[in-house]
Amino acid sequence: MELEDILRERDFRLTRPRRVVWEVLSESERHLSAAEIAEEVHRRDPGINVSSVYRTLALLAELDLVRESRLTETSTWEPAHADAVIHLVCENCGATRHHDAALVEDLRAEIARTADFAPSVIDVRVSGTCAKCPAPSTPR
Amino acid sequence: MELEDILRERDFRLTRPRRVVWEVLSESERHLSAAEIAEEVHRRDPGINVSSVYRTLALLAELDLVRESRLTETSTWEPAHADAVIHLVCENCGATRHHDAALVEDLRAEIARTADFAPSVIDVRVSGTCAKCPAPSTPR
DNA sequence: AATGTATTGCGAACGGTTTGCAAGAGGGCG
DNA sequence: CGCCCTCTTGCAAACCGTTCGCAATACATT
Ligand SMILES: [Mn+2]
Ligand SMILES: [Mn+2]
Ligand SMILES: [Zn+2]
Ligand SMILES: [Zn+2]
Repeated sequence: MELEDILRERDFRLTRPRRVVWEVLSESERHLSAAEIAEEVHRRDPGINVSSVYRTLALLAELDLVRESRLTETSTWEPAHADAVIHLVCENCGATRHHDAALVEDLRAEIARTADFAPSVIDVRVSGTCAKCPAPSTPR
Repeated sequence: MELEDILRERDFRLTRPRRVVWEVLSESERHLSAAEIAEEVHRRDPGINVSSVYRTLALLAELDLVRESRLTETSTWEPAHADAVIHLVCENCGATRHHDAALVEDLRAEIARTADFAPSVIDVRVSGTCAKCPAPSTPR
């Protein structure tokens, strides 16, 4: 379903900031910070303000179109994806990769079965060292 | 090993702020925000400043004595615990619970084996609805 | 007790995000 | 097609958790 339809369905207007922010996000291969998004948005339309970027991100997250990650002190954003796609964050170079871990769904089932808790979103963040970076001197 | 020994071992001094912050953390049953820690610390010694609380938290994290969680926009802190102790955060009442999920170690092994990445810390955050709260109207 | 240095308290700065408000634009309806 | 109502925006100021610089303090060693 198109962005326009999803918005209309909930009585939101399709505006220029919303369209451009969504385009930037969906064309990107990686997580983007609000500043990076604003920068690229501004490149495509200098008239669009940072606060509209923030407001749009909040809306798109509400609509489950984008996923916000709090991997470090500043949030990053990307089009929503399944929980089984987890994040590997290199402690050395900072790169964030995706990794598909089917075990996440087993984990969900196990929680639902034994934890007296109804899980919705599961966020798995793995820090460590990526292949391109040297192993840390004091491995854990 | 005592806090004092761990500090000495690395040539850090055992100071009043460090002792009180550590006491507050280790006596608490739950995750505390820096503000909550500062409040309780201040109750025990009004002379201790917030910035010392922050500096101490950073140091204790460095020493792997405490774990910082970025579950929401503000960080929370608690004595360090194993990765297999995961966090269940209720979307309704905000309560954070611990749940022991042995599958986390399977996940670690799977990543190490297939992802070309050396995992150190694995952080699993599950949002959902706790037993005390009504199920959401639109369950996922 | 005196000394040298790590650490603190304080207040100001920082940086990402949010907010209030008047101006502007989406889109339903005539 | 153009009007009008309302939602949305741009802007600038406020916010808020956290960090920083610096002179004063207090550990720990002698
Ligand atoms: Mn992702
Ligand atoms: Mn915990
Ligand atoms: Zn790396
Ligand atoms: Zn609850």
